[in-house]
Amino acid sequence: MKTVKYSRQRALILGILRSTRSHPNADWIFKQAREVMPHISLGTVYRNLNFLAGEGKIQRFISEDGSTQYDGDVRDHYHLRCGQCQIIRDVPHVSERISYQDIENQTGFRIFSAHIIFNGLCPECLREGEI
Amino acid sequence: MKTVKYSRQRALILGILRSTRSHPNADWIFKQAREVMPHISLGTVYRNLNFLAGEGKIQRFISEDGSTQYDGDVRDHYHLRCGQCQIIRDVPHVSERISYQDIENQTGFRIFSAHIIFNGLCPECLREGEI
DNA sequence: TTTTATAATAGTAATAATTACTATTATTAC
DNA sequence: GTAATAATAGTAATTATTACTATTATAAAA
Repeated sequence: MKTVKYSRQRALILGILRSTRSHPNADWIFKQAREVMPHISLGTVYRNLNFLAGEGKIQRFISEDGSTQYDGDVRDHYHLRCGQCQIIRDVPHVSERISYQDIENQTGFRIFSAHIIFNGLCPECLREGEI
Repeated sequence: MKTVKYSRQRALILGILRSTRSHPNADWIFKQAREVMPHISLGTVYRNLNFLAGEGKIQRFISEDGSTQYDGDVRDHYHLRCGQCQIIRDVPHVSERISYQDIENQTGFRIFSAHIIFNGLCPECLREGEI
């Protein structure tokens, strides 16, 4: 059977992602990793991000502008995106939830998860707009 | 002032997208367009898809597997994605809605729209799984 | 603690999707 | 019809991501 070997590189990448509340892309993570491990390669970053996402240790999602972003927080939570400055913020927890049951009955699908992004403007960009 | 010139190519692309209930990518649209207009270029397809999306005449979204997909239906509706066969289906209408107000109060964001994809298994793939 | 097997890496090349460029064509306004 | 220019076709360039390969590091066994 295949034995997983946890490399220092993999641990570093996971650590970087867990220590930020932003939702960075592969290149940002690569640059951060280089600060610690100057010879780490971009391919290693991609391979490990894909591996960790497959293991469920991180979340991967694709933002409205097409770039792939990673999130070290795997708890069920939704995202807010500002259409002006493109920042992605977490929605701490949604009080109401859409009932999967209704949609399952309506469509015959079995639903396991929902990926929800709210598009709008962040407080900072709203304030700028007022000036 | 800039006057928009509606080309036959743009009309064709919009027509193709409105005549399907699937959520195709640029290449599929390009191939369909070639059937009618053999010299249309892929660049023209991309340029017009971006233009039409900017005008709000079509919707662009990015699926879980990273590919960009287009939707000629711009009414507010959500999507179902099958994790097995990757098909994207529409959710005709959601009886409940998540209240934007709650999240706005909680976060200070102003929310204009929500992009919601439910991940699961379609009826066909569920049936196969039973065998 | 060596030894062994192989998963993972660094570095580079290849691929795929999308955008940029430019001379030519088609559309709109007059 | 003519003029002004937006849009096109075709191609080149860019960007993000994956594939390849010889070498290195890890985990398990001896």
